Amino acid sequence: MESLLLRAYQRMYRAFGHQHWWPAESALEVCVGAILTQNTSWTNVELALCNLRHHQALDLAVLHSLEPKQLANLIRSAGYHNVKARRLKAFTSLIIETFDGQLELLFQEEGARARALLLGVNGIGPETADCILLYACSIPSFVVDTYTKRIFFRHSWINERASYDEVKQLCEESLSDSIGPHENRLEYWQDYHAQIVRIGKEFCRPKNPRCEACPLNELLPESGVKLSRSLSV
DNA sequence: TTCCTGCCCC
DNA sequence: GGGGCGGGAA
Repeated sequence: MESLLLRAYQRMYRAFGHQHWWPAESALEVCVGAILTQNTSWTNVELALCNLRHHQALDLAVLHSLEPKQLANLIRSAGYHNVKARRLKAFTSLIIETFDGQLELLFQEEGARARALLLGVNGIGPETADCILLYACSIPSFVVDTYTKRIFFRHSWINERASYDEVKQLCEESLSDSIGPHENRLEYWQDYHAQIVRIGKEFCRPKNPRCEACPLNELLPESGVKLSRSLSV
């Protein structure tokens, strides 16, 4: 499996180049974006981020002070705006109450503790927490998402019902000994997830996957054979 | 119409 | 494990 996941990365990297993720101007923007993009396409999130910035609301204290209704209106384009407004404020509450409003103090926590703190926030689950850790805190924590599971399952690298933590552990253990073409593990894992997203959006789609043109095509269990399991996951 | 880098609550 | 949350783009 080690060489398999490594070879997968090499193929994606060759096809797409370094993705330079996460696209954001600040660590806070990464955190906000990670919450807003839950089950939501990124283009809709960008509209919301743009709107927040335009209202000088891409700021911890401002976000914290806004009325839930006001905040929901600002992020309306991201969908689930009422629940996400609540989640954003739950996140700002953590930073303000635990770290005196200094987001950088979260970055200095030990990885496991930072993750536990994030998971303690209502509305932040494992994927959102790992995105914040990996892309905002610069703490290596592999991100697993629906794309990861779908791609891995279709390639028979995981069981269909594999849990989040199982897939995460598989990736972290498999990729710990190599850093690909990068400087370090952090950059490697950041780019690995970005490449996965690229594959998931452009090739390994829910319906009508484009296996023939996919950079991972040769890593299919039976190369060249069209998978019957093109739906679900 | 479907789909989108989830998560919580029942 | 099932339902609810949701606007925007294809």
